[in-house]
Amino acid sequence: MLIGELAAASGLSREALRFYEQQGLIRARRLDNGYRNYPAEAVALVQYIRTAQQLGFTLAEIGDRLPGIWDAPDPGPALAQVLAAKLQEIDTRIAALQALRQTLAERVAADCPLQAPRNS
Amino acid sequence: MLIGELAAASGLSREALRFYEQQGLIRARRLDNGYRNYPAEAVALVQYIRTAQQLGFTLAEIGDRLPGIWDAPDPGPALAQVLAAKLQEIDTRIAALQALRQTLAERVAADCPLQAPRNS
DNA sequence: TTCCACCCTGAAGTACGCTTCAGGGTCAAG
DNA sequence: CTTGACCCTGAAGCGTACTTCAGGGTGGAA
Repeated sequence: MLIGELAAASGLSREALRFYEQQGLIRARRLDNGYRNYPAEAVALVQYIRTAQQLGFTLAEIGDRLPGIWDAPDPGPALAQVLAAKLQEIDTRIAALQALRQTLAERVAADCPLQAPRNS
Repeated sequence: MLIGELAAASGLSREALRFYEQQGLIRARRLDNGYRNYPAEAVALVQYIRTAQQLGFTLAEIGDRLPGIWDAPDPGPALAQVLAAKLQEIDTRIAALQALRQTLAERVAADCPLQAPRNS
């Protein structure tokens, strides 16, 4: 799979993919002519990266978790572990959002929304 | 209230506050010597800005909603409206996170987490 | 053999949200 | 009347996540 194909399959630009490689998030074998050659799984990996990003993780945070996946003989279990950890972080984020939601709801209900509630 | 006092009260830097003003998020009267003079409500407004930011809104998005608040004779109701709208967006965000959470959960449970599930 | 779409690299540019810097007033205390 | 904490402005710098640019190779079709 060439970079253009991966770009088409994943919805990212070729440039973004090369950038991800530069940042250590993805890797590629090279053909004899120097072209990057991706395995089919790269599509799903890139999508995972996008998902993590949407959740508010920086590329650096995402990249920290990936080497183990690449280097494992069978990436399945390692990835499952990473994703499971990510799940917990998502739950934390959801909880934080819900807390903020409630704070906001209380202010909307208050007489003067900008004034922090004095008691309660 | 001078900028340093607002900074101390809100936990932001003076520079950040001047930057917010430059971006149209906050305003200040000026004293005769040119110093910015903030009303007490500025503290809560800045905190609202921070909250909105934590929720993932850009300063531009936050700023779009603010002119109405500043210009209203009584900012209370206008602000309540803005906050109520923000509440809806938060709910959308929470829903999106929960959807992603579920996708991730399914992949963790799958045999090969990187492979998108073939059916279902 | 000449297109032309595709690939490569390194460097510079962009938007966002600030921080840092340079150069300079203000003002209460000593 | 100087010191020092505070204020001002405009411009440049920084990290993140890319995009754009400049200059150049690759390889199949006409």
